[in-house]
Amino acid sequence: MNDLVTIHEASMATGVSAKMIRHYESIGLIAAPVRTENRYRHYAARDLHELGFIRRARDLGFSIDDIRHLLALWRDRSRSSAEVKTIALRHIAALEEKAAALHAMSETLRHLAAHCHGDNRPDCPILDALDTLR
Amino acid sequence: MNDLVTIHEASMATGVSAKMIRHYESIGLIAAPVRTENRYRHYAARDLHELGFIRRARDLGFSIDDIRHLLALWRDRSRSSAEVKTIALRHIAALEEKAAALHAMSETLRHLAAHCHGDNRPDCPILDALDTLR
DNA sequence: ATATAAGTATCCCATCATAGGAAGGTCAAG
DNA sequence: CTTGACCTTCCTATGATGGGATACTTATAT
Repeated sequence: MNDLVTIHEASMATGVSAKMIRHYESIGLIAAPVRTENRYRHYAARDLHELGFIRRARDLGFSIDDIRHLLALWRDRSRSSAEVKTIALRHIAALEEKAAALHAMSETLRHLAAHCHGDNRPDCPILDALDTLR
Repeated sequence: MNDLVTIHEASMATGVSAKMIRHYESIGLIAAPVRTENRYRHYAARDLHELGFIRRARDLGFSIDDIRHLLALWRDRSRSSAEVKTIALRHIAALEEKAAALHAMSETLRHLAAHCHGDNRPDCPILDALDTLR
């Protein structure tokens, strides 16, 4: 059962950088791992599992605070799925809102760019719009 | 021609906070305005015009570096519109990429949430997915 | 005239998630 | 025994913005 790995190996195995693993420990997102007598951190399978969880949640855009919450629920076998779903739905709404805002900016610019010659002449609807948009 | 206004009035007129106006000056995005003998900044119509330009560009999601570039082109009456269009097209692509990434996260979560009861039972496809996504 | 409120100045600190780097310790292979 | 690949902690930076402290000036209201 000596499946303890160094921070570098944990990083390779989970896709979380060593820097971030230490950071997550410093902010209390993960527990401090065991240390060998030379003060090196060593991670067990369970730790790697948690780091994988965190990375996947980050990949889905969850904030560290959300992940803290999700991790607590994940560890709690008697949790209700309702709370998890609430967090997820709130996050979905936030993601969609941001995506829509970016898309709206993009569309505005796309229309302006469509009417910009993009040649050597100075006339430019894009700059004109920034001059007096709306 | 005494249409000089205080930083607060400039803020109200342009929608850029006084904090940010000072910040833009400190990073050299805008020129330092004239000061009265009490060291208060005073802005002329041309300054307000530039601040408005900056705010509109920010509203379209341009970075400060992009805006620095756009401002230089805007001030240059002999600029070519090609360069402006290049910046805009690059920005459009970046906006769309980010929007797509957010949307993809949202869709993944939406599918997971659709199969989550959201009741008092602990079973939760969302946590299961974070456990071993893909 | 004077007290109070509002505006201005500069400076420092915080956010959020992540990365870079310095300085020094430890270990394994050449 | 050196070299290089790790490890440690601590400090700094990012990008755009806001908050706050402290001190000064100006404008309003009693």
